[in-house]
Amino acid sequence: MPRVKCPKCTKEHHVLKAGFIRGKQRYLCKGCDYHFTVFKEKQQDKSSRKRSRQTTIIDIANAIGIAVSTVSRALKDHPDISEQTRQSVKKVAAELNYQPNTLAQSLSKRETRTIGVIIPDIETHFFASMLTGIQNVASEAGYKVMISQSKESHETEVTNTHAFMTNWVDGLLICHSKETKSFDHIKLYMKSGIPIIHFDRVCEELENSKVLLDDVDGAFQVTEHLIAQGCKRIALISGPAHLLVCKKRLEGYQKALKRNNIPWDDQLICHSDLSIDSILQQVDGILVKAETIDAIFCISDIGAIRIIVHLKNKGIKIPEQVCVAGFGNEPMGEIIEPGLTTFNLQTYKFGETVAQLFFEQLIEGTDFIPRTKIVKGNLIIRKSSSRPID
Amino acid sequence: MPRVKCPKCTKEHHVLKAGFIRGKQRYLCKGCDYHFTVFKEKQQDKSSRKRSRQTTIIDIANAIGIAVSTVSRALKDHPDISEQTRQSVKKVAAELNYQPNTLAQSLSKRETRTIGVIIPDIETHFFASMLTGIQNVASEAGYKVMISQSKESHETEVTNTHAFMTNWVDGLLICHSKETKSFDHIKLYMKSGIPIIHFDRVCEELENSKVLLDDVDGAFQVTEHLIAQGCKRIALISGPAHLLVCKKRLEGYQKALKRNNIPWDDQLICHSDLSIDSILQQVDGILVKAETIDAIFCISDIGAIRIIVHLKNKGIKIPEQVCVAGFGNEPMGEIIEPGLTTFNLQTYKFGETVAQLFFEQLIEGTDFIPRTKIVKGNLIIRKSSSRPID
DNA sequence: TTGTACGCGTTATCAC
DNA sequence: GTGATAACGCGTACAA
Repeated sequence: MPRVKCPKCTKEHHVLKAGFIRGKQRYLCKGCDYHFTVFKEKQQDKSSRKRSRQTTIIDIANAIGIAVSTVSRALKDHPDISEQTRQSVKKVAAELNYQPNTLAQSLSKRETRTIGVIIPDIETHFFASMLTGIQNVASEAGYKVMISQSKESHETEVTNTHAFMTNWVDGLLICHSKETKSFDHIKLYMKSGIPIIHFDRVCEELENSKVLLDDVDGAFQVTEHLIAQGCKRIALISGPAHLLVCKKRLEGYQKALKRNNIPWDDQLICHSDLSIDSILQQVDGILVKAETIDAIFCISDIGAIRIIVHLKNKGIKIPEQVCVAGFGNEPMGEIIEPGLTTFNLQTYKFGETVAQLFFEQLIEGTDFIPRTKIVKGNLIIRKSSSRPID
Repeated sequence: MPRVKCPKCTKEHHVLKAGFIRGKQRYLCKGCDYHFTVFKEKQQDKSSRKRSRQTTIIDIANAIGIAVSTVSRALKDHPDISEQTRQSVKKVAAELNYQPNTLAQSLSKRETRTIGVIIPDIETHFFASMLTGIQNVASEAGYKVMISQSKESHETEVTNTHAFMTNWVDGLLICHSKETKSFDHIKLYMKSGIPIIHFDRVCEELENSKVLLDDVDGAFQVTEHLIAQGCKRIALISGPAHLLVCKKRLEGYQKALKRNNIPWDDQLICHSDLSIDSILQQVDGILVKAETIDAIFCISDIGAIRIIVHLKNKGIKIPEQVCVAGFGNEPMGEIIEPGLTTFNLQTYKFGETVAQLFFEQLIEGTDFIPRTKIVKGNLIIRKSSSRPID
């Protein structure tokens, strides 16, 4: 009961709320049947910048003259509520253009139905595309997706992680920045009870669920294909050595060499920082160091594409002199000439898988078992590695 | 005062809250100096799926033995609080790993410090890139960004708009889907008091703030350049006629023709739906209808790039037989051969401008004056339109 | 300087 | 079936 005294009979225990008038609470004294509003002016102008008042379930309740709890139940089709009240509540709700307040719902239910996604860079087609997969699965389940990009900075990754957690996301899907070597920011929230899924660039030491690309097999297939074209000295342009992805792709490369009895040469392995400059620098280096190379396998399509341009500018013929292959099937690879041989990653499906794994863990509850999924890909052979049959 | 009776003296008005014991509220009866907790067991297991309990300011208050309001003020460096309490509060907060609950803050302050962005497609480089601009400006101001893509569907655009509003975003930045012709979903929220900024594909009938690309001048520059190369029959591959962007670019095209006294030919104007298939279909159509064309100006880079590939497959020489130009400076245009002449849009700056306009309106409050900003671009000339000097 | 009490909008748990 | 009311976590006007 509101702490309001009736200005007529001055009694407090007879006063009832009775709707809103011009944004102010209107009261009714049961004892003397006297309608009034509170007189004290709350400064309304100060909140002019803020959102104008939305209609709430309280408004609906007051309008009809029933309790808020009834309104709440009626709106969500609770079986206890009679058909009649349900109808009238919904009618009034529509009339007043009622929009439920998600914030209040989240606070009360202790869940936001929001999942946070952290990716290194949204401008990379791979991430943009997989986001679509995530969003589709999420929105089908009635979940929203918040996206943030670390721009490959460990610091922003950490900041974003905290931001998501203070915003009570119901789950975190993360692909670490290439700088990231410490995982304290993840460990901190491991016991928060929400599912944390790593994808692509994962962390080995953490016992979380993971979704991985088919890195080993992909690199294996690409290398095998290059060997099949007659290449024997295949340079590998990789990324930072500490990244698991790089290790895996190196592993696939190595596996293919072994299987085909091609001798291993340390000189052929280059570690870039995945930036274009660094990649081209490595290429130039290898052209000097080991000029007899007959193929370049770059761990990223974007790199491979720039390598093609670079080699063409140098007058090196592709694929006659040097075959080039990438990884990831970026759309550009289809446009460039010669077309880039690459490994297609099914980005959309990858995103879907990540989201699905999240929901699986959500259903299993706090005691889910972390597991790893791998999304298969397929080799795409284009001209950059298709040597004319002798 | 809690509605709890002391189990000893059975009086209600002497009971005070006195800290937490194992997650339960502990009470103290002032009258008989008797400590107790409420006995009824709340089932704790049911919420196992939900987020585990975070430490709140109440916990801090109880730990130190001060009021929550003091804690609240101490944490946000309110000048009223003594240095000593401030210190101890912050110390305990750190010890308990306190994270403020953004939800509760938002609910209480009636602002979420979140801005919603709706774009047609995140996989388009233009949008991905401008998002970075938006996010940088936003995060600098302490705002989060929520992104959703309509995937060019009017229906999802409407759904997403509602979702953002029920989530109480503090602002809405929107680029409409190409399907969108009705703007009721925007009008509905025009009086909600939050700034709504349109960008790129805007709506003429709405009196909102807008950020536009330099469409007229851009198309003018491109067309002028083509004319300078000696082209006289320039085909324009445009998008849906109802889109303002298309109208504007057509206007620029027209302006350039007029200035150079080149006769207008309706046959040269094609409206696609901006999909690749539709664009190439229009190109084929025009090659038949008006085979004498000497240039193609496609309103989108992605289209122009596919046109280049298409023409090359047909054995048409670029730029000798037909010059090609695009609009937008997508990264691919630099890679393709011949390099694509295009109009650079400064996507990053564009995003920044959109976000800045939002903040300007936020500061101005409810009675801001809608205004329009235009972000300039610049012509980039590449081989696809560089005819050898006769 | 610090504490009390209420509002924010909704859900859940009682009691009737 | 429906109503009253306590959470949910935080901010704050007002009281002390």
